[in-house]
Parts: sequence; structure tokens; C-alpha cells
Amino acid sequence: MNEIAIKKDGEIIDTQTAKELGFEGEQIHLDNSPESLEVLRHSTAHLMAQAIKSLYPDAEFYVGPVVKEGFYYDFKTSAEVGEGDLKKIEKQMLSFAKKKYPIEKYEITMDEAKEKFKDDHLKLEVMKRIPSETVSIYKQGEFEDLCRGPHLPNIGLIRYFKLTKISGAYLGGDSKNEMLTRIYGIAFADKESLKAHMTQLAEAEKRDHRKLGNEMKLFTFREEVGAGFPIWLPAGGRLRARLESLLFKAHRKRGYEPVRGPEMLRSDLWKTSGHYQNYGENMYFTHIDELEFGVKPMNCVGHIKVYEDELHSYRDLPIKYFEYGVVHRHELTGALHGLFRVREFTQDDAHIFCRADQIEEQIIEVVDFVDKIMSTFEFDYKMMISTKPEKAVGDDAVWEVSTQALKNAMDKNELVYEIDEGGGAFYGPKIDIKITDAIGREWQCGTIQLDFNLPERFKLEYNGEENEKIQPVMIHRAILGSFERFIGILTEHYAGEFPMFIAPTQVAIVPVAETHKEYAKLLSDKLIDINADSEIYAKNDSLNKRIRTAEKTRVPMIVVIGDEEIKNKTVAIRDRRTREQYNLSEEEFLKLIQTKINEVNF
RNA sequence: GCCGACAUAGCUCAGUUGGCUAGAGCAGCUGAUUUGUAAUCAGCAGGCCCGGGGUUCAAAUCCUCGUGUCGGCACCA
Repeated sequence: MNEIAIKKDGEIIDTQTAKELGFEGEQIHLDNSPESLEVLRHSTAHLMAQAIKSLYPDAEFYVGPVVKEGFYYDFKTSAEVGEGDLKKIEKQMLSFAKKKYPIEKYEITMDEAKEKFKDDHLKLEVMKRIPSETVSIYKQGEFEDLCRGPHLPNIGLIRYFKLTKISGAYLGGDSKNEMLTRIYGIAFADKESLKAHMTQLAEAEKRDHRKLGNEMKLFTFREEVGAGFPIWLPAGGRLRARLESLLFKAHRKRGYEPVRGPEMLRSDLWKTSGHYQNYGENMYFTHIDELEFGVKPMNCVGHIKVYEDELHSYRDLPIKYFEYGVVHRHELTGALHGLFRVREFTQDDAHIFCRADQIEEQIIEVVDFVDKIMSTFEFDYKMMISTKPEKAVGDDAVWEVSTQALKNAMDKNELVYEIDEGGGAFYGPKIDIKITDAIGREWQCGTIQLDFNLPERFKLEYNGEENEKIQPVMIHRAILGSFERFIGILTEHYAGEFPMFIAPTQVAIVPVAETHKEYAKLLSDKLIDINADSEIYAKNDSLNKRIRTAEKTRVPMIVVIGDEEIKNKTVAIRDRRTREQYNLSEEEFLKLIQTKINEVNF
């Protein structure tokens, strides 16, 4: 097998460059190693550009990098390119690949490059961002592209690829700029890997919470109701209620007090908080008589009003209020996405009012709380500290102090995090908890936000040791983030196979014949007494059919009851999670269910 | 919001180049059957073909404006 590049000092250098500079190093062969795929996919992006250029001669090209899930190329043409054109482009790519053009490299000066690509305003745009004096050009057949490589020695090596998505993308990732066309693709060294990859994508799609939510009747959306407004169906309602009650206990244990603010508040308050100015475009407003009201997009103002209801002593801090707060946000239509992004959702929101010297311990307590829940569900998550955004309230100095406080808390406890510059809330920096969905997209769930600004704007205070007035610090936090998004993620995580303690229905009861229905009902009542939901499958269908129907709901446990069971006071269990069948006495069975439901506490 | 695609029964989908009363499976209802661990049989019902507007002798099919959904971009729990 021929080498396609070499690795020198951790860098991938293609054969063209290595030859030119006389470099030697560890050989990289065409296989599915990360290094090889990097080169292969980059060259596949170029091959795609070559095909696009031949099909759409006026096409101009921006950049075509390798990304986590393959590669893409951004370009612009006067023609309308749609999904249907991907096949055509793939075909053209294959026909070029068959010609086995070598990929040649040469260097020219920046001025020469500008002259060469003078008709391609996108390439000129790319060059503006390159500081060096000279640039390299890669040539394959008639097609030439400005690129720093690395590339394969020959396009004939590209055989197993697929163009996967087409979409628009803003030039330079800035919505103020023009929109280009982006085509995504994937490439592998062999046919099997490509096939395996496509199969894996199809498998992931089966876990999509939108599909499962529909199948399992958890929730729905209706055109006539409006985009982004989920409707919770009974099964989803039960699942959600279980989460809510578990979480309620967890909050009480940690000293949180349940409170509730109104759904909408006078606009003057939103002006005081800064939401009106900084978040107004995401809010819904209405009028009552002459006064303007804003429907709450966050719960903090309500909780501030709770805090203001009485005077506080330094001895009482921290004070923690929590609420399953329903919020409304005007998300852009294109952003809506199943339960992951909706316009009305419920946060498991809380606000901690504390002294400056309590910040760190409070942050860490919340981080532990988050970890407790995430590990219960066996989620891999990552944390990210988001700093001051473009639109923000408060002095830079205050932002600096609070951002540093978050970092300190994390560092002191040796917690790993990444930085998201400019990703903070308008009133303070935050630690975001991100979870990955079935197809690898990351979603922010929990969040911990440190806020010196709202206490200042609302002139909050508590009495210190010397009876002086001191301003408290506010920590905004949500663990799940929102029930909507979290349940969406949970659904994909378990592929609908929810564990007993959270499942919409704990047990499906299948009576063998009509005469066993009564006993089934008795059992069902006993289950309710131990806080377990059950469903009786007594329809006029065959036993097999009813077991099949029950199985398809993904219920964790099915019990079959017939003469045998009634006589012996037992149940025949079919455990969907362990795929086992066994018998238990009724008493043992109820105890087992009770244990399984109670084994989880946050 | 932007680029592109899509919208047919509760669900999953057929529906030829525009051409008669728009089809199927599942689910639902009625009856027969009373079942021992993943689909018993028969019958019935179910549709403003997403919504306006247009082209045409004729529209589920073509055009147009909405609405919703999907894939991305941008934005964000």
C-alpha cells in the first residue's frame, strides 16, 4: 500500500509537501486512522468542489474543511442547488476520480493568488484571512484550489464517500453576511466502513425522541396549536410527574423552598431587570387595560419578589427558592426542534441568594447536585464556562470578578471545563452542562449562573453582623435545564426503554382469559398503592397479541395472570430489561416493584 | 430569521406524463373466538389530499402566498 502522507512532529504532511521540502517521517497509509481520514476527507471535499465547478461553472468557493462528522464545502452559484442534486454531484465526483488525476501542489505569492482568483470573491475573502506572503495551490486536472492541504497524492484514491446534507451557511459564520450553499459529506477508506457508518446513522435515527415520543405517545405537536408548543400526552405526563416528584424531594433535602411567581409581570419590572432591553426580542408582551405586561422568559424576577417579601439576616443565607417555572421565549422558527427547542417550556429553576463568601461552596454544591442526577441517568456530560456576551448589563469589572469566581470554584475542586467566550447570560457568566443527543449533537441542559447585576438593579439587601445593609449575590441554576429538553434527551439515551423508576407505566398486566380480569384489577390497585402505574391488557385479542402489544410500548415489566397464578397467588413475570421470564409470589413481586421504584433518589 | 426539502386516514406509507367514486397495512368500531408468553378470523367505518388564491375542459399532482415539519446556518434551556 502506498503512503498518502507522513506524520512529522505530530503534524500531517502530504507527500507533495514532503517531497518539496525533503521531509521524512512516519508513513500514513490509506486506512481509517484519524490521520488518514483527515487527508482523505479533505481531498474528497476538493473533489466535490471540482465536480460542482464542472456542473455549475459560475460557482465560487469559500472554505472546505474536515469536521467531526466528515467534511463540507461552502460555495456560491447562481443556480438553485437542492437535495436532489447531490446524486448528480456524487456521480460527477466518481467520474473525475476514475480519471485518477494526480493532485499537484505549487506555491505562489499572495499577489499572484489574488490575480488568479480575481473573479472569485469568496476566495478573495478567504485570502483576506490569511496573513502569510505566499499561498499554496492544489491542482487536479483542470481544477485548482487555494489550500494549505494536506491532500492525497491522487484523486483516484477516493472511492467510498457520500454527500449527506445540503444547507445554507453564512459566510464566515456571521448572519450579517451573505448566505452560501454548504454541502456535507463523509468518506472512508473502504466500502464496509462507509456502509457501517450509514447503518449507524440509521440506528441513531430510531432513537430520535420525536419518533419515539410519537410512537410511545409521550407528547405531540399540532399545526393548529402553533409551532414550538408541545402537548403532553398521558404517558408523557406520567413520566414527567415521576421526574418532578423525585426532583422535588431532592430540592427539599438540600434546603430549597418551593415558590411560584406569576406567568406575566409588568413591563416596568422587565425594564428594571434589563430583560426588556437585552432580551426583549425573545419575549411576548401583552396589555391589560393601559399597562404593558411581559410573559416571563425566566423566573428570576418572580423569585426576587419573593426575596423582597421580608427582611433577611446574614444568618439566614443562603436562601434557596425553587420552582418548576413555565417560561415562554420567542425562538426563531428555524431553531425549533422537537422537545429540544420549544417556545414554551418548564425549567427546574432555582435561585440561591447568598453572601459573597458563600459563592464557592454554593457553586460546588450545585455542581454536585448536577453530578448526582447525571450519574444516576448515566449521562456523559461536559461543563463549559460561558463569559460575557455582546449584549450585557453591568460593569466589566463585576463580570471579571464573577467569571473568575466560577473558574476558581471549578479549579479548586479540580473540575474539568471548557470556555465558551461570549456565551453568558446578559446578567452574568455561567457554567453550562451539556449532554449529547443520539446523533452526536450537544444540548445545553443544566446551567449555573452567577449574578451580581440583578441584586444591584433591584437593590436587594440583607442585614449584616453590624446591622449594615449588604447586597446578596444571586446564583441562578437549573439542573435538568427544562423538562422538555431533558425528557427528550432521556428518551434518546434510553431509546425509549426507560428504567422502572421513571417509566410512564411500570407494569403491563396481561390476564390470560376473561375470568382473570378481576384479579388483574386487584393487582393493579395494589400497584397504585405502592406508587406504580400499570395497564391491563384485557382486550378481545389473543394472548400472544396482547403480549406483543404490551412489549411494543416498551413497558419494563409484563406480568401474565392465569388460573395457575390465581390459585397460587403468584405472577408470571416477563422482564423486558433483562429479557428474562420467571415467577414470583404476589408479595415478592410487589416488593420488587417497590424496591425498583425507590432505589433511585437524587 | 436565512438556504434547501417535504406535507395524502389517528399512525406508517402507495397514488404513473394533470384524467372517472384517492388506495394499503397498523390502530379504531361490530361480531365470532376465551386464548399460557411477540400479530385468531370476518365485517364496518374512517380523507376539504395542510390552508388561501390562481392556471386548466380537468389539480392530491402545476404556479403563488401562508402555516407546519425536516436537514443545516445563525441564535439558545
